Amino acid sequence: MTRNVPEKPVLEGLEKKWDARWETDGTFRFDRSKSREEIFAIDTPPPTVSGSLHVGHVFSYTHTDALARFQRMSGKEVFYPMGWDDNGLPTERRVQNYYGVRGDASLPYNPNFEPPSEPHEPPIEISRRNFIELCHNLTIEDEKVFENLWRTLGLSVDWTQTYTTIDEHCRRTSQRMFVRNLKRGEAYTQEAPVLWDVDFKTAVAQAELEDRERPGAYHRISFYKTDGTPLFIETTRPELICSCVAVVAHPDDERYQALFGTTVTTPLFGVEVPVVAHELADPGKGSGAAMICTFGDTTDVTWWRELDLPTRAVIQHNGRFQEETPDWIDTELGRATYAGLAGLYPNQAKKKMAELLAESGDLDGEPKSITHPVKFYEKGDRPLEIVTSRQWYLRNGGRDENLRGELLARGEELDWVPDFMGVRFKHWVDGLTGDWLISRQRFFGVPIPLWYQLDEEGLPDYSEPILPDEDSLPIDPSTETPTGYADSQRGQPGGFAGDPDIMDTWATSSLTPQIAGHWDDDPDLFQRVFPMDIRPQGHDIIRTWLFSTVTRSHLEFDSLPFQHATISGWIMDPDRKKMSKSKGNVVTPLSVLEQYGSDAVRYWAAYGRPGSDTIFDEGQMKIGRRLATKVLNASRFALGFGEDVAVSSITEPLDRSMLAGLSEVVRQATVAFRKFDYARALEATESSFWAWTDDYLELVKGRAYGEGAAAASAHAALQLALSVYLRLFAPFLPFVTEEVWSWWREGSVHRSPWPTKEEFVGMTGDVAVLEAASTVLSAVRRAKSDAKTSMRTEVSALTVTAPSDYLDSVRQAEGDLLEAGRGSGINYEIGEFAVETVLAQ
RNA sequence: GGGCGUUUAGCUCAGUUGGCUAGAGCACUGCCCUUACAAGGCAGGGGUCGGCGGUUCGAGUCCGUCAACGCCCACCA
Repeated sequence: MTRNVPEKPVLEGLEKKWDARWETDGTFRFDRSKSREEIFAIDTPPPTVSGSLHVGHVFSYTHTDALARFQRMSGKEVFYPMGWDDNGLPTERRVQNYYGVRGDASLPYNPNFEPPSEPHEPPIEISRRNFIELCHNLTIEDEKVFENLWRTLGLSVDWTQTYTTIDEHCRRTSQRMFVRNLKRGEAYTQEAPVLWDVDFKTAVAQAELEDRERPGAYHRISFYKTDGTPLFIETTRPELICSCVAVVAHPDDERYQALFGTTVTTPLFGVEVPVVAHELADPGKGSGAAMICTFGDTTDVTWWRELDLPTRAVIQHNGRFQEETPDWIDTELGRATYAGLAGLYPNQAKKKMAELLAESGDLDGEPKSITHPVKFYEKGDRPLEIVTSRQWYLRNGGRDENLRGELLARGEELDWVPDFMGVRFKHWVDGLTGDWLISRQRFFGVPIPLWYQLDEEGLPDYSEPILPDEDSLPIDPSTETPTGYADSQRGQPGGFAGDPDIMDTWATSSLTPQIAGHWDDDPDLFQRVFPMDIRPQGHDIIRTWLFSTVTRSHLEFDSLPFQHATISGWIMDPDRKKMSKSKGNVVTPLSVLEQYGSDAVRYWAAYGRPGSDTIFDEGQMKIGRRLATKVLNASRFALGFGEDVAVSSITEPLDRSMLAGLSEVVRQATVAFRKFDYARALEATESSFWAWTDDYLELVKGRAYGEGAAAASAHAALQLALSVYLRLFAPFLPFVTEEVWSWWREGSVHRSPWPTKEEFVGMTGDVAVLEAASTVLSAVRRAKSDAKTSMRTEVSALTVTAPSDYLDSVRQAEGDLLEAGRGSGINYEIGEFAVETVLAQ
């Protein structure tokens, strides 16, 4: 092929040029005719589209892309899909704020609804379906922006393999899998206390909790024994005294032995409650006796369940105390006290109760301020309450030791990169306290595909839900009618009701291998890509995405969903070290990509080791840009000598020495990539490349400009080395390598074979030659640098003193060395290593 | 309270089973327009490898312990 080397190559514009070209050529199109063994399948994380992508995304997706490109060049057909996670609360929140609307599952669908152009105040109440339509409209726009960013970054995704987690295919897959879980008894419904977010008005799962340190206060309060003497308990939640169902102490606690089996009376309400014993009561906390409420915290739930206590809940789903006085409060004082609490939020009721207790003399001393961890929904703003409600659960080992053991074994079976991330999985599974709560009282998600028969009084029968045909999925039970019923029977006694809930977003995300691999509608494709090769993801979602995916796959296929989990670290903002918060300019990925170029940003990202957190460092991007520029310039030199020369011309010892070293670099990079250690592969390649340009190119320059066999050897060696370097860099710097490749090669560098040692057979020599020549050259340069003179200064005498085999190495590169150093001859002396340079005046 | 990770030059980081005077880049200093490259090149200075104590002929590397930072988990009375 004729070489077409530009006079002044530049990096600008390469992203657009090559993205368009790769798209028209279908360079990264997945060839589904390949067998499972020939395929490398990636379970790409679907980014949440309602947020914005940040540099952390750029960071981790670059790692995966480098692995994908390596595998592709190594001969694998890479299955690299892209999904958009638009299902769930973040999108709902965005839509609520964007249009000023609220979803209400009880409202009918309005096909003529037009969203307001400005956020409406107060928010307009609309049906679930209308709300979902707005979610769709908004996310489509977000997805375009995301795809544009990924294309600019150069992800070698097959853009025909995309999905969104709310699309029909995902809903069908998710519902079908749920129905199968249900039929196998892995999903079940139960009315029980759940952690409840009072703002979002939904139940949340254990995996979505986080503890936050909050101020609180211990209130020391008197309860009354039958003889009228006080029994002190301490609580941070005095407002729940009205929900008290018992007082508990440790069974071995000497102080309370006589009280077990008796009753005490609550202050201000006069409700009689038993004194019970349980190991979880801590004799060291407070007075050693605690009140059990339904429900103040998760320990209350444990006590309530294990001690078979009654339920006396007052906090409603909206977070407020119920209006009517509960029937278990039957004293006049109690009714009066409750009237003061009705309709309040817990924090208001707490203040009120503290005042009342102080007035009545039931509060002993002042409340003691403390700071304690309180459970929050990770996306929520107020502490979670515990309310009783009917929910759907999926078995995940939290209540079944056998299943727990099986899932722990899956964690062992999985290859974790880096290794230590596996313990996070283990700890999470070990610490599960219940099954996976998958129903959410929200809107923009996959509906739970069930209906319930209504009895004569219109109450649903949850024991035998009406299941849809698998062929009819996806369905929305709030608008569709089950077989055998007329729509007019909806909500009528003797009729039916649709389940109003949706599934947890992870219930769908946990199926990404099934979704991307089209388990549901393309079994041929699925068997070619499943189980997938790698699952790249952050360590923060091991307990959610990774664990739930392993669980679903275990239940459905009795296998791992992927073989390797490649865990990426986080990007740390340098501002976190409070260096300069003043800047104020938020770093958006696109602006960084435009400023430094995608190759440069990828270079920075690729130095982040698997699993380790990395500081956002524009300095590294500058170096990446310099490297990309260097690739252009060095390539221009290497290709500046006319047509291709046969590699059999490589005869000069220096050239063969260089290739021997490069062969070793190829080996190191390949080994590193096979272990998913892209960073080490880049490091090996980069340091070799800089030495190549700094030393080899300088040494060979004079000879290359000449003619004859010695020049031909240089030309052939340069061209082989360049070909190898471009391919080694291709996973990291896809744009500049493709650009240079196009100057002199057909096809894409990204579909060319990964270099192997076979390419060097018969063309390598002794690595010591180039090493020795570089060392001597460096010494000559130092002499000129010390003399503060130009590198073009002639050397009048050069003496190299070294062991004899070292001198042999130098001799083999003598001609190149003299040209590069501007000398006329070398004196060789055997002895301790030294280079003596006499410069011409 | 339990666990995981990190701690190496001013900064960002390598250092793979313990083995030469501990490395890279940035920053810093000096020099050089050398026909691939001045948004460059060449050369140079700079570290008692978080502290303490062990094992060993030899420890940045192994063991113990402490500390700081980050993250995860934990029954919030």
